[in-house]
Amino acid sequence: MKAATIRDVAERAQVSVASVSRVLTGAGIVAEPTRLRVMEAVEALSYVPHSGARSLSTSRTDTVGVILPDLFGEFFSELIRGMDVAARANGLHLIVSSSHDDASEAAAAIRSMRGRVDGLIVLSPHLDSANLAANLAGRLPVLLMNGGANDAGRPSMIVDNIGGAVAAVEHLLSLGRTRVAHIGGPAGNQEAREREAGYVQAMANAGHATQVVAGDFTQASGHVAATVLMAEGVRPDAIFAANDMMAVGALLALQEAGVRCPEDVAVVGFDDVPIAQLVRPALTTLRIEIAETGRRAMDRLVALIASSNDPEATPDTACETIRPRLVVRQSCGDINPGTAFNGETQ
Amino acid sequence: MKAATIRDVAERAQVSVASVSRVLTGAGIVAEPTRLRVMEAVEALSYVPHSGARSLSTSRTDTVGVILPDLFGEFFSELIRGMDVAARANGLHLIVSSSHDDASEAAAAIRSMRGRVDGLIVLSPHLDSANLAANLAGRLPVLLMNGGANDAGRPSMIVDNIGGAVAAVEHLLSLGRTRVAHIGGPAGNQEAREREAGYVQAMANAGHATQVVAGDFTQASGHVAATVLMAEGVRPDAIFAANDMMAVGALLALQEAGVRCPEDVAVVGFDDVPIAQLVRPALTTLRIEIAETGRRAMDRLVALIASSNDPEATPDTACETIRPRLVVRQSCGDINPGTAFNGETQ
DNA sequence: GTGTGTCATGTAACCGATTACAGATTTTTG
DNA sequence: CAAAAATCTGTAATCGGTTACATGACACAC
Repeated sequence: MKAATIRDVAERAQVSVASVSRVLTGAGIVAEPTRLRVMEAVEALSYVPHSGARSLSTSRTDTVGVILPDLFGEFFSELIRGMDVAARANGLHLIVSSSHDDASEAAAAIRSMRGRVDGLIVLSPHLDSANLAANLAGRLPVLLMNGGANDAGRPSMIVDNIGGAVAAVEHLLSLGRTRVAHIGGPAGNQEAREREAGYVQAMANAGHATQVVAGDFTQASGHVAATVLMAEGVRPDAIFAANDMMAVGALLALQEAGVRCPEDVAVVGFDDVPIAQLVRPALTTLRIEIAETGRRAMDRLVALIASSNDPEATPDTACETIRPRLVVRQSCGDINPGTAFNGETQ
Repeated sequence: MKAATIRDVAERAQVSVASVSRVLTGAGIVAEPTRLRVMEAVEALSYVPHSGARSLSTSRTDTVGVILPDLFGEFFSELIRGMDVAARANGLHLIVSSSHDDASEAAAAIRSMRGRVDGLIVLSPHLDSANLAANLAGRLPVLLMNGGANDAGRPSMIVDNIGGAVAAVEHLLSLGRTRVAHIGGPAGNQEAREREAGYVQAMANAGHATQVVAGDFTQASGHVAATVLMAEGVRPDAIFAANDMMAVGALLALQEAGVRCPEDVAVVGFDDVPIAQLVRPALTTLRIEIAETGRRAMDRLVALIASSNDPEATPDTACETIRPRLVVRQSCGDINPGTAFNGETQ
């Protein structure tokens, strides 16, 4: 019992394969009675066009790929959700490939996707893979979300990490904190680098000294970093962590060390992952609308694909910026006590 | 500048397309010098076989699909991660389709995947979609993870929700709690139903009365439910929630109501999502090794696909059971105070 | 030298769709 | 009423691989 082909359908409906194809693709014109006969046959045989054959003759796959790094957590599921919604709205399927520790693995993933996708979204925190992506993908439309500034002339989306970091630090300073320390992200990570730069810039603007402890974006590293900071001679009165997970680790470390938050030390994170509003005190952070970002990225890729088929189109080389928004909760000790968990929109 | 085809490669390497194909697929024999010439040409032209054409002649796609419901949170990203690892290890690509609120949307997703995947993993909490899946997928190998018992004769994986719930309740009872209340999941959800059944069973075994408040798996509903429970005439001394998010909502509600946890009311959740070990008190829960489950599911599907091509093979109709493991933390008031966040593995 | 077996390679028929083009029918128009 | 236009349908080439089978080259035995 093999699957039905377009010829089986044509035979049953007493028409040619061309008419069946016209009915199925919606292109060309078919008389209504013919259309109905074809539909009936399709139904009866529960026929589904062979996507490989279709892609062979149309040279489209109606599929897009997403390359993700090996990161854990809700960030990526949210992002994929947003992308999936936009993809389906555009009649596209989504191939995902995650768990790419290094640039060479990511490159292999990109290579293996060639020929089976119409376009690619690449999230890569690895500095050099932007170039790799460019080389490997050939003429395939690619949207970069590697959080780097090194995407010149290539369609991309980046988060305004510097602006976000500046906003975080300035908010802390406006609350009267002066000794703001920073827990940085992993070395070589572009986003972490920018968040630190924003911190340094804002502190310098205000004429304050900086104090940085390195972390690696994990909660455990935030815990260690905060413990180190609490042991310093001059204890900071605020901590700005490069992401929420480290901020959460810091919160727990403060708690264990008997340091009150926000009274003694205020804490601010970055990303607004869902955990941020669940910890106590609830975490002040910079919100990135993750699912919405995913949706926008996909829409952008769809446009890229469309224009890549149109020689008239002016190439899209824009670098779109996502601006994180400061969400004030309890952990920064704002006068306004922050919002309780269930008062927030989800 | 179109992409190179196998004929371009053959021409450059001065061989026939058959030899190129033999080199690329590894089937058949080719002399070493020929092999090298072909490889050189492939490299030079950065040739990648057209997957559609290949799938047309081999009638394989080397792609599998995953249908997910519209659920949020870390559960699904973990699951996909596990599946992706196993898929890549087997040389397969992964098409995901999420955000299916109801059975008809899930059915549409399944239909649109037909012909472009070699197999399907369907996660569907909708009771009737098991049948839909069966009907729509035709002869496509399908692994169900719909958490229902209605998968008779069809390969599937389910969580032992009843066993888990019984373990949770019995642990609470062993600690001396007697008035254990339950916060249930959404109506119509099979897993929620089973967890409630386990709760009822364990309470009945011990000769205790039951007390159930309905929730919908969201944190907000857990908050509401716990608030309701605290207003009861006879206040429960323990709450078993059907999932972690509701348990977290309950924890916060208790806190707001000035009820001490675990002293006054112990709380146990289900799933062991990462948040569980971050809240305070850390949440006792039933751990499901999510990524590992995803990996196993994918391996199982791979086996299914292999045996579907082999008429000799005995059909796999087993229903594999995932047994959740009780993880004791602070929220249940065990004598042993539970584990601090950074003492845990992961 | 002829026959036989092995190994390496090439030729050409498929796989299942799309679609340009041609042909057949009907409708409109002069 | 004939010619032209519009509408509908069918034939067959094409996309880029895989692979059964044919072919050719060579070694060895008699």
